[in-house]
Amino acid sequence: MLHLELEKRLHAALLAVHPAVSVAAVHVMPAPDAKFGDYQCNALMTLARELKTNPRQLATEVSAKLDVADLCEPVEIAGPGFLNFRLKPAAIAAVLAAAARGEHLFFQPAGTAARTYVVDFSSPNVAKPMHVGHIRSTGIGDALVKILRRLGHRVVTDNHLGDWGTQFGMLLLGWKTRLDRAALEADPIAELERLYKEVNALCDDGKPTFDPAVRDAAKNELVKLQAGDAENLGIWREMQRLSQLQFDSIYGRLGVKFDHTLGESFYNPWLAGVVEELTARGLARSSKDAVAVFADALWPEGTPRPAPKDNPFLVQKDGEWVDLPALIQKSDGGFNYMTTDLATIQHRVREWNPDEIIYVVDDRQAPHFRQLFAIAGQWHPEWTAKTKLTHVGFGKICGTDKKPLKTRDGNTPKLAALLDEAEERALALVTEKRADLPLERRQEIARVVGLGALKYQDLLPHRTSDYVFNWDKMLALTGNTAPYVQYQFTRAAKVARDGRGNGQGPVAPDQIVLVEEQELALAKLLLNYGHTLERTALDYAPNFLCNYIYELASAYSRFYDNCPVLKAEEPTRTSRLVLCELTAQVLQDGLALLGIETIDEM
RNA sequence: GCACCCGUAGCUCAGUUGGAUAGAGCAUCCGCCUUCUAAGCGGAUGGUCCCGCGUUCGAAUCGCGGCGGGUGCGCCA
Repeated sequence: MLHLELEKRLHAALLAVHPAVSVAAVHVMPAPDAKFGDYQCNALMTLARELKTNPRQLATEVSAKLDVADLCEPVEIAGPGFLNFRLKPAAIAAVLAAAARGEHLFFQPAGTAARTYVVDFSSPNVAKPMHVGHIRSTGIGDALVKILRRLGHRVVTDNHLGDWGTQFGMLLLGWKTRLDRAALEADPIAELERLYKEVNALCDDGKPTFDPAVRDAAKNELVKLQAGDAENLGIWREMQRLSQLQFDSIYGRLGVKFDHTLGESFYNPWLAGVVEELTARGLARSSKDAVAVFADALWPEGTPRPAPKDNPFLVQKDGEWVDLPALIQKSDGGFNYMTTDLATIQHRVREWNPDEIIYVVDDRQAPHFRQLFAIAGQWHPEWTAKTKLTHVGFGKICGTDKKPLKTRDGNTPKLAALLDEAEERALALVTEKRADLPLERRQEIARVVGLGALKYQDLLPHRTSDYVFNWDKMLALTGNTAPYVQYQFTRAAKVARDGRGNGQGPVAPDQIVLVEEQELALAKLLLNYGHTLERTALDYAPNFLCNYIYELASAYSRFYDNCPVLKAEEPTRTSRLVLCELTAQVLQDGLALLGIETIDEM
């Protein structure tokens, strides 16, 4: 929190020395090591190079103009030109007291700088089970949404369901010719999946089971659906209804909500218009009976165009750069996901006029998004001038063999089964540790801990890296895990609860006395909650928040071990009690932003 | 073949516009419960940041060239 105030004052001092300089890149951030102080600025060294001046001299001039005496010890110039800031305990105490009065929780809302975001995440397919992969898009997307909202931004969430396309030809054919009503009754999604797999095996010309008659029949069903055939539309709607039940159940368990669920089918009315417009503007043209966008149409001769290696519409084959066009209409007249995605951007811009649209989608689709964003930018430059388009990609979940996670029988694990197993395993652990609690209580703890562990494991590695799925590790009570952090929360919350009720009024700054190393370390970490949220949002990387929460939890644990709270004399008792209360609040808030619940007893 | 992502301790992973002596957890070893939950805490061991060259006050981070792994590359999304 104080880093923003220090940064503001540093900017003023810098401008006093060099009025023309740009201060945008000059940041004050937490120091990497306590021996360098609490905050540092290393931007003056970079700036000195641009100004062609001596970095230490610049630092000296700036620090002479810098007035931070109310917050810090005299600023220290270290090494080649670092500025090191050491907070005065009284300044820390004042921020803590304000937080204890409920004035803030160590972050500063965006206020007038608030932006509008559309976040597109989760996006499961109708008629298919949600599987382990969906936890990434859903968890990362939901965390980013919650963090952006906490920082005061406006966020529109939209679940872009896969509810249209080729697979429905096969599903309709399967429904009509081989549906098992009893199986559908028992487990609709499993039955739909079975139908799809069976028919798909007959339609795949690469498989020995290939039957061209079935393929044509499936295609015929698709054409009828797209033409508005009443029977097919009815079946399609029933499939949607059954799928939505599954989605509602899983999102309910995960605590995820959407403002809108506009699936691909929503955009059907605009697809033909998209192709017409792009063709009319010369951005798209016919090719092999299809309609596609080519590099030369997007960036005509004489206009600035990307180098071949940076051009998403070119690929090198046999030493030659050849076209890799983006298809927007198939040779059979149908449209595909590129067309839909373009219509979706159009709709979102018109409806919400956002500053940014974020797509939380598997990294493997990165080339698609590069093409999509390039087309959107050339189609309507005014859109991309206002609206930033961002693909937030992520890596895959692996088994211990480093290959994509599979069940014992070689299938992709289903999300619902994974959630069940997380709760079951957590229940076994809780029962082992807390046999004294009634079953119902243990089940509730197991739900919170199990789902928390699963989500936390998924958010802890940087989103772009693949990670190894490991039940034992995620549920471990030591190390950087949800159960550990949740446990530290219960300790902090318990002390805070037990310590209340002495008729304390609002806490005044001079009531907070920070002396012990563990008290100061904990307090300083609390101050950095806001900085962490800002960094997390900036990089779309929830793991920053995970690591902060873990640091805070372990700092609390050290404090708890060394600093008795309830038995301490005043003013130590109140000071420590405030630390417990605020730590509990930040841990709870931070975990909530990650979509993870807390519980009062474990 | 080309593009993108990745390569950090035995294992799993962090590492803030390039920033100070590269960190954590697990595992291994040694300690700490008459004290608010020991589901905890402290300490020790452990490194060619894949290799080489370059840029600079400073490189795990940026550039170039290799090596190794993953992913993608015209009518699926």
